[in-house]
Amino acid sequence: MLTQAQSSHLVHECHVCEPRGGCLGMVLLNSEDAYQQLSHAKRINRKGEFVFREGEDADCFYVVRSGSVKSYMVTEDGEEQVLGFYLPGDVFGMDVTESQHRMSSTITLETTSVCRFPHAFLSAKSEGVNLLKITAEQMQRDHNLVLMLARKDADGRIASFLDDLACRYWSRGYSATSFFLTMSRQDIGCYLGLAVETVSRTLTRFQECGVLRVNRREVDILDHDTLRKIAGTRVSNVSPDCCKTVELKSV
Amino acid sequence: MLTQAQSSHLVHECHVCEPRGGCLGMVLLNSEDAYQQLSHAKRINRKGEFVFREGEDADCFYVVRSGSVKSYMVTEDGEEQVLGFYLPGDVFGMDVTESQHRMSSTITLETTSVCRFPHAFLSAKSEGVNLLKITAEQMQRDHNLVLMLARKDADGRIASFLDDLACRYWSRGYSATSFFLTMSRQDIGCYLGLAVETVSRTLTRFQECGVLRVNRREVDILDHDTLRKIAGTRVSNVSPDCCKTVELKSV
DNA sequence: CGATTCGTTGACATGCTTCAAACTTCGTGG
DNA sequence: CCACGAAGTTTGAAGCATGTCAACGAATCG
Repeated sequence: MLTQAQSSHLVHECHVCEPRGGCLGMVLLNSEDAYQQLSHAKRINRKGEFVFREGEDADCFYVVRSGSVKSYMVTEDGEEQVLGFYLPGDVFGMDVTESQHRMSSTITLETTSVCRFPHAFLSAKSEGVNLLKITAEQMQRDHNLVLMLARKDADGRIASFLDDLACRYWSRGYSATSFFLTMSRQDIGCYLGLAVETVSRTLTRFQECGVLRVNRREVDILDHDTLRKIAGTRVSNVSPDCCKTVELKSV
Repeated sequence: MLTQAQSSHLVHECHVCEPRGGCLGMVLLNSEDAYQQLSHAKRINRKGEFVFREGEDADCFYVVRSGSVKSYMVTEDGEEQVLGFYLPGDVFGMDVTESQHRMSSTITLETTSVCRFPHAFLSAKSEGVNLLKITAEQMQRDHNLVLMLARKDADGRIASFLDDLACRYWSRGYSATSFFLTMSRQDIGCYLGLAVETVSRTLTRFQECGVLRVNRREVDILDHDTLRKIAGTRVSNVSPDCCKTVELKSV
């Protein structure tokens, strides 16, 4: 298992966080003490395990160290609404109610290790500035999802979704053109407000158009330019220049 | 104008904030000094004026004192996406980018006065706990909107929208059964991801069913129970017991 | 190796958008 | 104060995208 390797070199373990603006542990925590405690707080989960459930007491938030998770809520009639997918380096578990309970559940999509950041460990200095930076990212995510759901058709949503994933993988040093989907079609549909069949059909159609190649959960983006055009409108700041290079590559 | 009356009694002016958990000025600011400065920071805007625009530098957030505002983003192709409506006591302007720029624009829907809360005035103590409480409300809002857009049809969205408004008016001491819409059909459609025509048609149909009476922007909810049923699933914590009394009234 | 979950494809129904037009309200300038 | 134009609202008709229902193939798991 990875546990052995991970517990040896603290600093090196944080390479996944660096592309996201430096290791959060170093940024948010002021004392070496706290950082030590933090390093012991990481957990490894197998696929399908809860990191936390809606309604539970919340005294921390998390960073994905490896693997991926999905955040979702369950409606009164048992329907699931996926709120987001989180990749290595992403912060999740920020959505806490006023009474410090979880607003949503988070479950692992594959074998995943996460880093716990107890609220109590936050240094006073970091709370104001940096906490806002983290919430900013979450709000931008939410706004982007709202924009997709309200204004885009199925093609636009799927294209946006894939483009977003590609950008996020790219920003972490992975390939932006070839990656695996860690979530099911069901999850994607739940996230984008589409039926599973629509997700499947749309992906097939994209493949027929030569925009991408898809086999089960394996995706290769062949024409990122066109994908972007289909995706249409993005929220201004959401994707900085991350995929501009990719765009140029395909020109 | 109201300016004269408003600048005289600081404490009494805050009655609009109290139903929302106490005047934010008293809660967030530690010094009397800061509170004095704050009181001078309120602004009155006429209908259709910007409180702030997307991309501007952000050094504060706001509370609606009277009137109402809408928050929205503009997509690359000029389309507008409304992100929320804010009533007296509501906090807005929390969605700030990492670089401290506005993520969205906010414009008044009627003659409106707002209270400025400069970030610099926040006391160190209040930043951690209370700031999170405020962001929690914002995130709950966002999640609820996502849920509506992803899972509900036009009827459900409109019903939810009206129910939400009714609850929020009720929590502020206004009638939950009779109120004015401060926003246009266009705005409602922009918010709920529906065409204006659909909004209009749905309202008309609700009236024909005897659920409500609507005349231009005047709304009377006749059968809140049925409205709730149509609205369907709500996010768990979003509406506490606020409208339970209303429910019972119509039983 | 069977059972179950996941993904794909087809046919059909329908809810919403789009386009078009009429009416009302409101603001502005004559 | 009235007239006019612009904006907001309502209603109808038609087209289409997406959901629903159903069936099948493929991969995964115990």
